[in-house]
Amino acid sequence: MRIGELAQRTGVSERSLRYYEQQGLLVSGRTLGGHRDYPGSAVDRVILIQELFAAGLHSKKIARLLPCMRDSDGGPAEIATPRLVAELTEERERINRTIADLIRSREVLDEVIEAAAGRFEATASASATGA
Amino acid sequence: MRIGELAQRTGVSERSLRYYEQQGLLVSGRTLGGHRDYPGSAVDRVILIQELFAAGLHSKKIARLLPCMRDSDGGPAEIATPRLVAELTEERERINRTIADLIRSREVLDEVIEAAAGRFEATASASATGA
DNA sequence: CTTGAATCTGACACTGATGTCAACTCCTAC
DNA sequence: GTAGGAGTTGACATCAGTGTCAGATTCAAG
Repeated sequence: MRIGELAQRTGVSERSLRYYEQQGLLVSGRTLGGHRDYPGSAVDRVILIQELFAAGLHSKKIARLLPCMRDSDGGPAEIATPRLVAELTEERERINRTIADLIRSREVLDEVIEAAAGRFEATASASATGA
Repeated sequence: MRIGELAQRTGVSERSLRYYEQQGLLVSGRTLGGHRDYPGSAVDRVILIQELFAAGLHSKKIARLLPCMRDSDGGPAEIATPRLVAELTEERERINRTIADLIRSREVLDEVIEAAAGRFEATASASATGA
């Protein structure tokens, strides 16, 4: 498929897809005229990349991680080097800290939301009773 | 306390503390000479701000959120407006999505880490047996 | 006082993924 | 073939929090 279709199917902009390729995260064939041509597996790949970006990994680390994945492109998965494993373990800990932080922040939001909900309930109640 | 001590106790740079004040997230008294003077409660406040930043909230939203919290400065907590509640609910959903995404990404990392661990175990085992 | 550490303000740089625009080229349906 | 939509590269902008530097001022201790 071409870049427009991949963008549409993944929800990722064409700009970003070209950026991923530039960063070595995504490989594409080319037509005779130079247009990118992606295999169907690119959809999953792009979604995975987005997830890893959202998890706070930088492109360089993702570029080193992807070849070590099973179904990256059907080829044999490389084995992560000890250095990479150490970094990924660190990322893993960071992700754990981030999750814990997100849960705390969510509780903070819930407090404020529920306090307001209680107040509005009271207001609605007062209005309902004609007060 | 002064800014240096607050920075040390929170692990947040002085630069960031001044930025927080500029964004209306943090209030400080001033000495006669103009130096910032923080109450002890500023420590918790700064940590809270950092958590909310880490959760992906922007300073403007945090600035509107903070007055609605119970122990923000000991003063009475304001009630969040419906508009703010709607925004915070949206943030809450975003946080939930982010958590789900982080868990997925963590699983990806685990796969790669464990695959390598298995291989190294095999290698270590082979080494141990003198192979 | 004086001296050195701490703080002040203001300005500019950076990061890293993404948006956007320009000028050009390719592809496809007529 | 040709028109117009889609794709190409390259460059510059953006965001938002933070780093960093310069030059001036304040604080605290001798």
